[in-house]
Amino acid sequence: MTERVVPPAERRRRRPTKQGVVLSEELIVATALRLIEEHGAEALSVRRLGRALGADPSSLYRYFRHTDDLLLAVADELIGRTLRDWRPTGDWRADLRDLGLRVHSGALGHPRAAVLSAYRVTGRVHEIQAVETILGVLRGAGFPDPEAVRVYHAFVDQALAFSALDAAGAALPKPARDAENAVWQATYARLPAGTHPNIAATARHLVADMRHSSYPTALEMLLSAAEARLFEIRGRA
Amino acid sequence: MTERVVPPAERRRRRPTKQGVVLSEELIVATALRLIEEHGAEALSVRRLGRALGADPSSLYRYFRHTDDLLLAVADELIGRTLRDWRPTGDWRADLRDLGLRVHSGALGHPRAAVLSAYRVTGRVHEIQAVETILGVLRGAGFPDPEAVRVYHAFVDQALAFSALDAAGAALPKPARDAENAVWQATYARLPAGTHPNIAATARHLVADMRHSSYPTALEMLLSAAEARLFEIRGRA
DNA sequence: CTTCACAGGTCAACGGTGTTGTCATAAGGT
DNA sequence: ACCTTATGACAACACCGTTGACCTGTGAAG
Repeated sequence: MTERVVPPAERRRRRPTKQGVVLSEELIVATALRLIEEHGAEALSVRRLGRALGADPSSLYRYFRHTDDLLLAVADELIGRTLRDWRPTGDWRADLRDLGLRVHSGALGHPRAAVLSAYRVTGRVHEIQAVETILGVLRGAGFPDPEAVRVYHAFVDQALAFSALDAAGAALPKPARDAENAVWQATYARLPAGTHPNIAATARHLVADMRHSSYPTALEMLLSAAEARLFEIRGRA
Repeated sequence: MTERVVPPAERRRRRPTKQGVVLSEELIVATALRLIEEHGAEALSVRRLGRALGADPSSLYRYFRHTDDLLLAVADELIGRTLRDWRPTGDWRADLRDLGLRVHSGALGHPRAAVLSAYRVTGRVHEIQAVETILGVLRGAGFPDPEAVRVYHAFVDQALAFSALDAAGAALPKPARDAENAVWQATYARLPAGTHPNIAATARHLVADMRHSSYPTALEMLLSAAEARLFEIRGRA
């Protein structure tokens, strides 16, 4: 085997598969995404994807060097869909809040694909655009470059990490999800004050609070800390 | 096949394998951990574990219903090891920092088990103890109950979410991990200032910063925000 | 002691996975 | 109409988790 993957720009021969489908990177990614949403992340395999496309599994290796490449393309498509129509307002804190919440709720909308892709650095167009945008917001706000990068990194990783965490929860089968919720009522809310004074004292708040994602709180805290740091920097200048 | 897994308490027959090894839940978990440590996360498969133990792979199904069960047992062992010798110092911020970093580095040491277990609420002893401890630290610091619960939730989820995120990165097969690192040098560091001014301006910092986990930064920011909130509350009192 | 139920180790098989080397063919430029 | 070659198809490899049937040694009961 020589070189198998041909860059999209040079693809011209549009030869259909035996079942009459004309393959393309876009079609493959879209089908993979559909497969994940409909049958779960574990339903995505080269062979199943080939079957869903009406093509031999090995054909996919003409478009992606290996499964990992394909997953990165899927992840990037997700980023693109999430940020497609976002525009900055000029208020850096509001902008970052909005971006973070968008990513988070986008992930909850496609939980299984989100879990799969939140971990990866794709280096593809949509991701690059997101990086450029966020760095622009921070530098525009007055963060010096090293600080802007540090805050960028924490902000992005926090958004991705919470997205994956909450998406994984949302992707659980319903009975399992109910069971997890019940643990707080059935186990924690019933611990005696003698052995577990702090849980007993806060049980009421725990039961109420643990139902929701803590991402909004964590995001707000990160933004507050960033703002405090910004004041500090301005004060020194 | 009737019921395959017998609860440990009822195990009495200590029949050695063909190669003379006497199996036990403890031995299997310990060997699995060793395998992960020595040959990387991807080296853990039922078949390889069987080989390492000197037993037929199918023997393991007498002790664990499936691979997930085994990994949870490994994870539980990990939690135990992580919190075994931790003691509070009385300085709430230092205590929370230490706890967060411990959980995080514990997860990095055993990425595959960590990824699996970070998402689940177990309601088991170790978890309950951790909840009680952290709430105690926060209430002792002077956070009123609702605030203590909110900060607790954000703190714990952040620790788990970043642990899962970074553990997933560490669990990638080596070539994929190298590829991710290379993206920052090969792609981001070479974008022209014309189209991507913010990336171009900070490329040097990006390449340096993205190699490391952002959890320490994010954790510190969360603690700073919590402390600021605490001052605010005290000032009002 | 001997007996004997059965826990638990083994074997073989099933259906799945990613990946690759080789081959066949139709598309597109000439 | 021809020729090149991109690209799809096929078959094979080495792995994976899991299961049902089988066999054997253990440990307790008589």
